[in-house]
Amino acid sequence: MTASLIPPIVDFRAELPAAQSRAPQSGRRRRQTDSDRTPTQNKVLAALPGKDFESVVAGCEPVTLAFGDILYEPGDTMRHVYFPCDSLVSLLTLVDNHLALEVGMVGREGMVGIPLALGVDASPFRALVQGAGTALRMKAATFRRELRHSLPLQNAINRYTYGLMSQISQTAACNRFHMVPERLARWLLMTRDRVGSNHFQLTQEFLSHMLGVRRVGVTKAAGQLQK
Amino acid sequence: MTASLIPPIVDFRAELPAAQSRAPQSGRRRRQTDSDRTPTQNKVLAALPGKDFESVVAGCEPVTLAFGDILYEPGDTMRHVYFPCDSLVSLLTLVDNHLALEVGMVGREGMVGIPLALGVDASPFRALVQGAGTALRMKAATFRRELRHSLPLQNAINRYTYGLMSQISQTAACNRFHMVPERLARWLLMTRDRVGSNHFQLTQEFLSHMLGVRRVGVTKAAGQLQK
DNA sequence: CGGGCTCTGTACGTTTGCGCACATACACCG
DNA sequence: CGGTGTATGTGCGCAAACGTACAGAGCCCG
Repeated sequence: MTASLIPPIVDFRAELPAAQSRAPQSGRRRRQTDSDRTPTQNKVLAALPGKDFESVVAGCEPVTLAFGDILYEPGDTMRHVYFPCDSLVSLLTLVDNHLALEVGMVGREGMVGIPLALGVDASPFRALVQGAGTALRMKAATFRRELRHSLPLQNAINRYTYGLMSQISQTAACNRFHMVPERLARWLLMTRDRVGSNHFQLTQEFLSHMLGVRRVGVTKAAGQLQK
Repeated sequence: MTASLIPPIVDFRAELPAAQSRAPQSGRRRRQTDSDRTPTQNKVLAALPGKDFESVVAGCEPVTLAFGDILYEPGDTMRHVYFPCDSLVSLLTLVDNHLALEVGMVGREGMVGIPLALGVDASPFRALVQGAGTALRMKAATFRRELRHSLPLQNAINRYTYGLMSQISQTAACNRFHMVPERLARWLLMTRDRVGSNHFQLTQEFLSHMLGVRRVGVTKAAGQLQK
């Protein structure tokens, strides 16, 4: 086995199997058929009517997220929310203070910092930037004010909260019932859907932390997926 | 091994080990030090100020939930929300349409039907009555109206939604990293906390479905917990 | 060019849990 | 009283994943 399925820069265009683990958030369009008023690919924001959209975006500042950045640790007070534009953020829960498991992924279809919308400051997760890119960032206080004043924003966030809960639950069940190769495939598909590209950086070490398995397990699973 | 840890009617008073898997929702009082205005032990409702409380409770009807009742199936349109008083409801996600895994438990500290508060009708879970008892039930339309009119209710529900998300995530991580005996112990502790009693009905078969393991696995784990 | 570093592939023995089959215990009922 | 059904305990072989250790591949840099 010389050519790896998952080198640091991946192209797995060809060998995507018929996804058996349904990706809960899929079934959406990933193309850049966004509204054209402002350079924002974030779907939550894009769904807002003009007036609310302007107001919310005005309260944001664009930021660049680098691979490996940690936006929150569990227990941290969240000072911002993030609307990913072309970045990708993983939500991890920690157990025993060192083992981590990815429970959710947030791409341009969502927002990082949902608890702030629920009136809670403390993050339950670690939020780790898994795909470098841009995002719109908004201060917590500003966000709360915008949320109070914009019913469409409330609705959009609520909708997304529901989706995130479903995703977390699905992931949990998937982790319990599926084998490592299937989980790996699911992860790759979900990631591709969110970054809209077949190329993204990752290492087996990184993947093993996301899936909660040994690095070696990823190696073998990747081999099996090659078929 | 003659005396089982988990006969149909359980009393595991004595042998609770120092809980290593923290139960996310614990740290609350389970005593019936409720407000005395109306016979409602539900904590979400109990947290409301008098005016809102009266209004919400007025929109509810008391119902009795029997062990095994299914409140929703995944995909069902949710017609009611439930505020458990002394009942206990499990939230299960289904995978491949027959395997089920418990991702959350709702007792008197919460509400069943959170998605309705998020503006979504379809249930992502199966909601299964796991502890018989009473609950206050409210029609979906009524609930939405009450929610619109009561900021305290919104806040309480939001708070609980956060807690439920945390719980689901913790459960997911626990399922991944802990062995069956530890998961069993965690489950027993969480259940006890929610029903406020050391006695509750269950079978190994039932437990195996909650934990997503074989029935025999539960037998062995129970044996090990006996020490 | 030769070290150090990271990432990847392979191997070995052990543990956990699965699938299955079967034996026992107990309750209910005609 | 014997039959049927449900719940529980046990045994055996197997597959998946774990912990650990180590060897090659590629890269950066002095």
